[in-house]
Amino acid sequence: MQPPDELRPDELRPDEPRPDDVRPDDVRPDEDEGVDPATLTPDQLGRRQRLIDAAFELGAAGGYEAVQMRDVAITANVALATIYRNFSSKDELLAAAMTEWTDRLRDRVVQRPPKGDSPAEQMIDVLNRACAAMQRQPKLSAALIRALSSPDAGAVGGGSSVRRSIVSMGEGILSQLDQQVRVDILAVLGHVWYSSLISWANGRSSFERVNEELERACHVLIDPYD
Amino acid sequence: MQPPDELRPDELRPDEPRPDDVRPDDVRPDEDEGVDPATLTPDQLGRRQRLIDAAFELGAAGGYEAVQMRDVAITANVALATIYRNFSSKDELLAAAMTEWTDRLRDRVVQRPPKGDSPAEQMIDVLNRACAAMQRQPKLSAALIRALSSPDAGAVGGGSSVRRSIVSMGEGILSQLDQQVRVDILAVLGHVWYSSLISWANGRSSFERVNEELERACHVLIDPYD
DNA sequence: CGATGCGGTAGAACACGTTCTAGTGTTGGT
DNA sequence: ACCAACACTAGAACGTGTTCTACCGCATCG
Repeated sequence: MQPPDELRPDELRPDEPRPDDVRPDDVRPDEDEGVDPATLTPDQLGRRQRLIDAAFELGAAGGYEAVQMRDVAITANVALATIYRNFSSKDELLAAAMTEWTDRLRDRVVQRPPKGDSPAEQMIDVLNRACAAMQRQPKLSAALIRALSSPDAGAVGGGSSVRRSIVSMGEGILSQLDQQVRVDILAVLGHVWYSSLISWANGRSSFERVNEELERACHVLIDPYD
Repeated sequence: MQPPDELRPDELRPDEPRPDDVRPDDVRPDEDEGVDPATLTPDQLGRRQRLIDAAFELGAAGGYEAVQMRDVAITANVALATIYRNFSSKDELLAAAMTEWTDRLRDRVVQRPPKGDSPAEQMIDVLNRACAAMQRQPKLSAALIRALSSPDAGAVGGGSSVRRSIVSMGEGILSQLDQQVRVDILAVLGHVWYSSLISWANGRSSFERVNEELERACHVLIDPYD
């Protein structure tokens, strides 16, 4: 009943629980989620992590609708009501999973230097690699993205975490550009990324389509400034 | 029980039922919606329109969650199951409403010449006007946008209808640009528009924020080509 | 030690989108 | 005129996210 490691997203491992000091500064810590993770007993942290792991497991196997709260409870060996003590909704649970996933993904993507001759090409390379990682767990990725685009207040944290990841992936590549232009370009790219992925997660476009849209956006945005 | 006109979105009136020949060419007509509107009896067309009107009315008053299917049925004087004969889901019903709204809005926005000295300024003006129209019925707009971003297959038609509207609003303004660049810019703008509005509809950002994002995108996209 | 409160558990209950059942016109073909 | 098909209706039923009730164990405080 313990979430087996082979079901973890991609090759991401639950090694270091990651200290809580990486909290984004644009969300009030108290409203980010139902509970402040810093003040939990080890027992509670364990339950919380089991819940996120269960979400990964079920989402990877069957996508968003397979992440059913009753099943999450069973998989995590926890009562249904306990989920709602840790996460205010299904979407917040998935958003927490998304945050974990994104942080790891970004770390891995950033540490390898992007290939490509122009900034646009390098940016495309980085985004393609991120897309490729999602493509390896399509059902899970779709489920997480769907949660991110939910109206649920709890998903806000996940959204800004993703945004930060894009910015931090792009900042190195576009460092030669004017500060303001760089910020603007990355913001627009974030929108294209978000919009394309939502269309994909909702089954309205293919992954190639997502890549095309991102490529197009990188060229039309970056080339004239380069 | 008839949906009163003062509850219609903005100043849009249910005058001409609009011929069906405006169907987008990127959706298979038979999967667009449950029923082909061309082959309906007047009775059926009336019911269909009453349903859309009920969605407008309830959505304008209370947003997405206030558009409850049982209430739609009551408001439109129709049995619950009848809704599902016309629309495959709540989101498809709202998407149909969105299509109606968007088409009218686009017509009104396009017919007034945009003010502004540069293409970017003119584009911003057009988008601002569209935003302002939505702001006049915020709950309704949020409900419609939320339906558009739903995973429901039926909402696809609404999405492409909105995309077409943006393109047709922008094509005149950017006519001096290279064809390919214009297409790319409008596609990227469509993403920014979609992404920003979803964030707004989900309560994650204000309307000013939407305007800022669009403005930023217009400048960073259009100015270097102008 | 006993009280108190908190977080957990099992499971019923609830809300709302969706589907199903059964019955009732209405219509169009023969 | 009759029959078959079909759209509609009323209402029950179902699925899943969320909440509620009742209870239990355990730690902390007096």
